[in-house]
Amino acid sequence: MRESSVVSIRDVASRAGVSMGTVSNVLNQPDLVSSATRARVLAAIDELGFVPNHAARQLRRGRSRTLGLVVLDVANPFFTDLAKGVEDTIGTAGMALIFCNSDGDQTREDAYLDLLKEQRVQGVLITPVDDASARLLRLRDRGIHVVLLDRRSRNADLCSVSVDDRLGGELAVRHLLEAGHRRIAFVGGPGRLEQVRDRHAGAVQAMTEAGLDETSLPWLDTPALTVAAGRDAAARLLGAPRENRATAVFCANDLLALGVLQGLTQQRIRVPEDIALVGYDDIDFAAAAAVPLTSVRQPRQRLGQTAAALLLGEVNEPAEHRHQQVVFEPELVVRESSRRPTAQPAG
Amino acid sequence: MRESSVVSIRDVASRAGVSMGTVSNVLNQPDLVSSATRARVLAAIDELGFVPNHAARQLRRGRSRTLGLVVLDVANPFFTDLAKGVEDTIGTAGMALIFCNSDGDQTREDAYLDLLKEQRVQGVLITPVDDASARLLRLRDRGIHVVLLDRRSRNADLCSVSVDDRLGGELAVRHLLEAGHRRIAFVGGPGRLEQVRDRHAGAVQAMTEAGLDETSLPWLDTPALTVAAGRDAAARLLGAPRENRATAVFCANDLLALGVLQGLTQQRIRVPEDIALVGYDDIDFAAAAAVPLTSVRQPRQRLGQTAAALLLGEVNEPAEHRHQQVVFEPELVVRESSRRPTAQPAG
DNA sequence: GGGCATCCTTGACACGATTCAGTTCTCAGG
DNA sequence: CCTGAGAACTGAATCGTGTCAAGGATGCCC
Repeated sequence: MRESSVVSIRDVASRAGVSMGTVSNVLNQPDLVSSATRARVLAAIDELGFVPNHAARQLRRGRSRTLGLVVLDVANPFFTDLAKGVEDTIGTAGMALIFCNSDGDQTREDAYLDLLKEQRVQGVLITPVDDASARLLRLRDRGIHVVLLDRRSRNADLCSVSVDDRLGGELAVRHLLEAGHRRIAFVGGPGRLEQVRDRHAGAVQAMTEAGLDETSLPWLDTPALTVAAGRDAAARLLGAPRENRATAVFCANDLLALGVLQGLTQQRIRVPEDIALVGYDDIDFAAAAAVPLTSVRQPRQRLGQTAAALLLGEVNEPAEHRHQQVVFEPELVVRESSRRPTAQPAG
Repeated sequence: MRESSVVSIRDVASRAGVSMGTVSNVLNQPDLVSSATRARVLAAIDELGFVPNHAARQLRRGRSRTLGLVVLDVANPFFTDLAKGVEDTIGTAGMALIFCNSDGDQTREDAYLDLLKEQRVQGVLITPVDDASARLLRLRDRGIHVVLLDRRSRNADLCSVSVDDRLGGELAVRHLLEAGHRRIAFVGGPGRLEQVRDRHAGAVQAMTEAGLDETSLPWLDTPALTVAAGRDAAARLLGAPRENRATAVFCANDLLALGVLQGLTQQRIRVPEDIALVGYDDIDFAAAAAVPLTSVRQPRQRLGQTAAALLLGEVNEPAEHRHQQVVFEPELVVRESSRRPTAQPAG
């Protein structure tokens, strides 16, 4: 009984002895159809193995029941946790999700945005590679709603859900300062990522408050926020003459911090005795690291859920929707990697 | 100049002073159009900000340029690495990918497969929750090509790309046996996952070869392959009377192993001195763990690339395609977590 | 039995792109 | 000047579904 791949609403209609319109009603407005007819149609659908053609449906309706999610890095647990939050909220609302990974690459981001445009998705959740607000507003002009994810919108016209990255940077560095460190390396990049710039700005702020200037906070730039980039940064860190060397490192995310930790350990530098280490995101692996990692925690799943809820609201009732910029507060989680600091003369 | 959201091929045609057919040709068979006309049409497309409607195109063509990928757990780095391999291969072939996360849940898997059917994707890469071959063959009857991922097909009719999980289990346990362990706990589940059963079977095999029976390999069942489930398993492990306690633990994946490691450490059990630990997958975080984890390495990215290449072949030239079951070999990576074993009397 | 309201069902058109048979144009060759 | 071939373009039919005005059936009431 293997049905051919071309079972359309027409076949169902003729099998059930009704018109195509009635079949369509059974699918979309069952209340309009008598229960007897409905049962007959459903039986026919079952027997023929009919599956509605999404393309035709979408073409007719003019819109799809699909949303897009574009993240910076699928391999970063921060984003997969965030994606889970999104998926849960979207799924229960009966919408489908197209999950895209820009990998921090502008070209790929553009390609995926084009794909989403062609698919006529109703909305997009995105952590853009750089300040893409112009491009995103253009998406909106096409009727595609946009919510920024893990990125604060400067534009009051755009919903966004983010965590206060400046504050996060402040918390991290203030903690290291209190532990007596006076020379702290910032490891992060690329600089085009707003998260990186904001966390750095917060770090600078904390230094300034402590009466130190930026020369006490050297920035080790990385090409990506990955474990490999962290290992590399550790090597560069150790390349500096010992007397200039920072006694603590603040990393723009946990993957970098884990990489730095590996690099340091390999060179027999002890953490935290020789160099203290603070990461960012508090991914699950941070607590399980060789030296449990002090990190700045963000409400990952909640971030995703909130953003998805905002997007659903905007999609479903655009008229009543008021754009808002939700900002969560980060929280410092202190663990082994920054305890028992090296005592050092100030200045 | 904000274009309304309804720019169709018709608008482009009238702006460029040609027929709709010509615009279509510019998009799909540029060679059929004179270069002057082509330039005019492209200019019109640009000015109007026209983006082809994927739904209409697909409806007419009968097929989409889209593939689906269904994995067991996005939060597991093994699967995101695998996804990266898939994405690279698919992307360079100019196809789009819909990335789905079944989360080990049959219902969600079904929902996503329905979604992919409605989208009329050309093919699906899937790590099924259980033995879904019947359902998958039905997909194929609809003209949707299927390749199994990280799962060997028993059905010669289905392509699959996998790693020899039995062998992996053997390697892991044989290593522990050589180190002198005689009572080894297997932590893994749910049992419906073939990966879990195969790794267990390999473990049993190694025990048998060593003249031990299955009572020396107690199975601690877990509801999922996650860090949290691992922590929980550690608690149960320690609940057993000390004289019955296993001296080594083999986990069905690294997330579990990291969880077990956390649980043991919290109870002041030393790894590997008190209990040795071996994981599976060799995710990046395994090497960076509190105690660097011995693990069974799988060629993750290559797995994804190979599977994607097979699927592309099947999609593009179904006639010439011969189904094949590719099986990679796993490799044991020994690290701290299983070194310097507890010396124990055999038996 | 006629009038009327209610409830179901029908059938034709529309969505936007592709396809292909057919038309127009150009130009070389006789 | 005519013919034929080939290139370039046109226009209408088509894919599978949703929508909606209109039609049919049924039951109720006077």
